[in-house]
Amino acid sequence: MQQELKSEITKQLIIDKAFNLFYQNGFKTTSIDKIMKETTLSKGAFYHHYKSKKELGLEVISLKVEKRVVNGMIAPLRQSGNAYQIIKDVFTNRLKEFSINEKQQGCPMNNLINEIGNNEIAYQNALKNIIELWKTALVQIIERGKQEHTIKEEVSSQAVATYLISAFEGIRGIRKLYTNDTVLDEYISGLTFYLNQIKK
Amino acid sequence: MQQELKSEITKQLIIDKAFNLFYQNGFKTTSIDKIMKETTLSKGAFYHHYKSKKELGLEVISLKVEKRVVNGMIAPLRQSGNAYQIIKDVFTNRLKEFSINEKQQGCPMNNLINEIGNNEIAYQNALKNIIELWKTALVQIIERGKQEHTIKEEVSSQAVATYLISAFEGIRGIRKLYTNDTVLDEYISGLTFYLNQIKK
DNA sequence: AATAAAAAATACTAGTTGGTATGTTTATGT
DNA sequence: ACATAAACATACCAACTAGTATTTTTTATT
Repeated sequence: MQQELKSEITKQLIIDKAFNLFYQNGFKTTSIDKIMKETTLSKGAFYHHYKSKKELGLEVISLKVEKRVVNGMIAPLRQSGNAYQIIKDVFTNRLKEFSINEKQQGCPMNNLINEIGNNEIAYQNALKNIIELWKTALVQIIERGKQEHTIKEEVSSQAVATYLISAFEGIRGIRKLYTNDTVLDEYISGLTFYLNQIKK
Repeated sequence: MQQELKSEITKQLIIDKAFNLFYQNGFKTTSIDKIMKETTLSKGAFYHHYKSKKELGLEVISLKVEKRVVNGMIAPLRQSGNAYQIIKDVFTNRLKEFSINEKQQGCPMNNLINEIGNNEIAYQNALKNIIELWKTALVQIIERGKQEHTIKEEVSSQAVATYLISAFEGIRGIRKLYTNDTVLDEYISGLTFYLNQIKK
């Protein structure tokens, strides 16, 4: 029982360090050696718990990356109150919450989508799953907004959800190229304008 | 004179093959060996023309990647006619033009932004330059639209330009995860709705 | 205390990486 | 035609890569 726990702790340690290194230096350029150096464990320990780098990558996506998106962008949508206002707040507040590092490094999910989203079907599906979770949650609150008469009935919930996610992920990438927040402010201004269109 | 031309031809060959490999397999995982195998020239030839992979990368960005964006998204904006309609057409037509491969592989610029946009300042600036070109061209046509009364005066041209670019690049990444165009259709629907807001 | 199995360490592949050193071939200017 | 330099080829390097084989250490079961 204690052994099982130890195994779980070690795996979590590996996943945590791996996520950080993937985020800071990219997936492909992060080697198992570098990850295990961070954990102060050996390579033998890694291959005892994981059969390949790919298996680790998938766990990082489904545990760490997904959790980040859920905590930052999905869970906050499940609030009571004005649906329109919640959407607006979640999208703008999240951006303003980001640390300097998070602005420079972009979105972990988006980085992975663009770095390895076309290589492996397994990565593709794991990442797609996160996008689908996000989209579903957004569609849900937009529909709620329509019922509660804060959002226009004639808008396509799917279309708005997709457009919101696209623009958010897009700006997270573009911001990496800059050293100040001008481009983020412009995005927020553009977003506000957009949301005004769906407001009832 | 003949020598200079030969050198130029060889460099172009290297750049072309490099761009294709970067696009299909990513920047980091494309080695000089792989590139030179494509050209049927030797590694010695490469290092005669380029001092490093970084130097090649920068040339690929400023020549091939930039040209792609200019041809596909910037030059078409410089048409006479209804500014609002031109913007709408350029954004939607470009998406529909893409081949299956281009949909699967995403946007070469966006891939690079997210793969190496945070590593090297040199890459950052080369990529930022393309974004700035695009933004400037968009701002220009939006301003024109305001003057010609096809676009509302009260919208911020900068904000709209940034939001349009963000969403476009974002969807190019997200599309990589799917095997059909549903998500692209939703994007176009969301875009159309957005543009309707700036229409006068 | 003895046995077995899990957890982790050590040592090792074979292949790849960016880059260099040193050649050979081809063009050019005199 | 000859010296010079550019264009390209060959052979190499040290560092790094994912993964394996083998041994040691720790934990659990009897």
